Amino acid sequence: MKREPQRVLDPGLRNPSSELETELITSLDFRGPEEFELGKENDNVYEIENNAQNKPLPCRRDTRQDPKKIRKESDKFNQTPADNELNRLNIRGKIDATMSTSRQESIEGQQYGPVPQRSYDENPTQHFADHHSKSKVKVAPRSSLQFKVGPQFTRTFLVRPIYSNGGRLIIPKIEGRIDRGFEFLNNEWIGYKRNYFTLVAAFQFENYGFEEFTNATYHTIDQENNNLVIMYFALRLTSKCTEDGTSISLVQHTAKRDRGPQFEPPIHPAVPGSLPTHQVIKEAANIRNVGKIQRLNKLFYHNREESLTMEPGLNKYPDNSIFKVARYERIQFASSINYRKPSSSTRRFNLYVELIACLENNEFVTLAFIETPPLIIRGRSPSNYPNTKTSNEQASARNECKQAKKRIDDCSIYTNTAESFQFDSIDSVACAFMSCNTKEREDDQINTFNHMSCVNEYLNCTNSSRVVAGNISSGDSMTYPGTKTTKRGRKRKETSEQPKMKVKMKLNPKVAGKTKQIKIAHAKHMNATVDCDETPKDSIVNIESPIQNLQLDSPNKVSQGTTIESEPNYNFANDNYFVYRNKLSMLSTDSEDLKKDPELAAVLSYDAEENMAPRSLESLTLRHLIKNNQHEHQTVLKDKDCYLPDIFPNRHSAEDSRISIFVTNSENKENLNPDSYDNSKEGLFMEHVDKFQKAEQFSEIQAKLESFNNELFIPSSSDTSRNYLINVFNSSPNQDQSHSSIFENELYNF
DNA sequence: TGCGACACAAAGAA
DNA sequence: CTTCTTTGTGTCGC
Repeated sequence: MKREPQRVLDPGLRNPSSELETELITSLDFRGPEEFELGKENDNVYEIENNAQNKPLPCRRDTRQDPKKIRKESDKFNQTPADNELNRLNIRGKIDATMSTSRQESIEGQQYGPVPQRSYDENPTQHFADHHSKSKVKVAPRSSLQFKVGPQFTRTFLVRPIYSNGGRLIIPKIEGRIDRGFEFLNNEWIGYKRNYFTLVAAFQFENYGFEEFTNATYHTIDQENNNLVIMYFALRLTSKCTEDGTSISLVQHTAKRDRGPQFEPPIHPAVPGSLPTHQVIKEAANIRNVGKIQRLNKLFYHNREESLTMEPGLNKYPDNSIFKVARYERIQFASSINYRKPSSSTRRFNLYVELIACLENNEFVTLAFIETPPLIIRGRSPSNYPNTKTSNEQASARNECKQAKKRIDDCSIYTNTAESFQFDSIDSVACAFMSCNTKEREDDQINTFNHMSCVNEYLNCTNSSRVVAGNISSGDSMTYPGTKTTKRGRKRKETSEQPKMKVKMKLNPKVAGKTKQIKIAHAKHMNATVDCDETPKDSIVNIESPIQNLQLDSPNKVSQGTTIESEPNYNFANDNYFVYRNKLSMLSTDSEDLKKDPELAAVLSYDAEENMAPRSLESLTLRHLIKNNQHEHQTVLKDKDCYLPDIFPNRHSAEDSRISIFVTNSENKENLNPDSYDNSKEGLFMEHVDKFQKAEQFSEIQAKLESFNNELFIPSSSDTSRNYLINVFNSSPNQDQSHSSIFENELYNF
């Protein structure tokens, strides 16, 4: 199966450790046209196809052919019947000699245009071993098992004839393969709307070497038999609805996904080439090593320097890259597609790889195409994913939440075990503050603050309770309109409205008895190191970096990816301690203070040049605060459990950092005493207390908060911190277990 | 409801 | 081994 020419490697070379390397070495050894001779090498290709059809799998489309529809489809490809007749005969002799095509179909094809050959040849090789299970098995996102060969394309259908300048009829053959994103379940090819698929395509000309290709010019003809000069050939990926033939948009992402651009799969100007193996595509995904990329490019791109630019077959190609293989990675169906018909039956889609020609007027015309069998694209409905609740169960859970919330509102003492409930009143607290702050804020550069700090401050002021704090999800955190979207942050939806804020209480049953990753980002350049005791295996590691006290280091080098084993019923409420760490503050990066600090100014300048968001959270603020023992505005950390200074943007390691690590466990509660945290310098909130107290809702909210009888649980609502129940300590001194433990256990059972 | 946005976490790349 | 990247998919809220 493997396309592996017998070739002696340079004795200086080690044996290739992967098929990718083999292919790269092979590719380097090839010289010019030899690679494209339809001789030995490509015979192998045909051999593969012949083998592949020994066990054709059934396909619905086989039995549902509709000549009228097919005629219509062919019209769309600008079919000229006479051309097609001619070409089909050629193709049949050369390419499809071994394919099982009925004669009748062939005649129809000659008369009306190409009849898509619907006998999709399922390749009964190892690649398909995974496809025969009845239900989808969950595979890790980066697992190499995500790569699997998808449905086979049809043979090549000709739409227009191609002639060389010698008047010779050229027969193209398109190859395509789906390498990721589709599986064969219950006799159907299934893809997921949210997941990427990968497709590669290439074309060759029958009996036509690469040298011949480059030495010729080409033309096709229009309906009136006028010659149309072909400037260059290209490959294009498109999709249509199987049922009605409507065009379906595809989108391509970069590896950055949400943070990067989205675009339609581009048209790739291409010269003849052959398809790399599935294994090569698999191993070539996401490589970053420059040398590897360069070697790989030899597989995918035509090297112009190696051929004379004035060769007639090549000199009209555009200046940018010419592809030997069109590789489409990270393709998805547009999010707007309807995967159901109004009748609620499932729509199906076909993918097409078209060989197209760019004419002198810069228009593209389709010369030939290959097509997948009908594909089912599963939408985002949880029912399409294993281990998800049905909509009934979800509705029931929602109902449960509502009831829980009501019970909380009705009770002065908190006894519930709700999964999730909401404090509208705290919303109001935050909104009220927000409103005051927005009206009267003087510094437009202040763009973030944490409304939880309002709550904290309020509670601190009134002594009614102590909230260990929490943060709010980035989606809910305040970003004033006009805040720039930057490299560092995710794209933010533009809106003229103030985001609404909510504080949600949420217990995460997944936490109990599970492991958790600690994430520490950007740790560097701190002042002193103190080793803590070796971390026992069954203990909990908390990471603390109160502003004044970044001083401990772990011998275990905790870093992102460090996994903490918890006791079976342990809950991560102890991660409350993180909250103190999270109560770091930030400065407006335009503040005068910051500008006066040369070191920080340098970092800011770097960020500005790189169009990055001010790195206030990661480094500037903390550093500055430590240095000057002051700060202006509060914010929260998001997405990471711990941010520590990263003064310079180069790589760093935990060794460089001085991370405060506490080893504690559920009995070691004193470590979690909020009193151990000096928050006397937190925030400028106190300056705003007056405004805050003027807020309309204030007294109402105050009453509501007090009605909780100092047993207020306010968890963080950031997804990271959502896992941590935000507890009020000392509220239930006689309890063996913290409230959170009870919740956790009951939820887990639930 | 379906979708945009954000988040988590697990495996790959270096 | 550590650090950083990529990507399937869980989740919230509109």
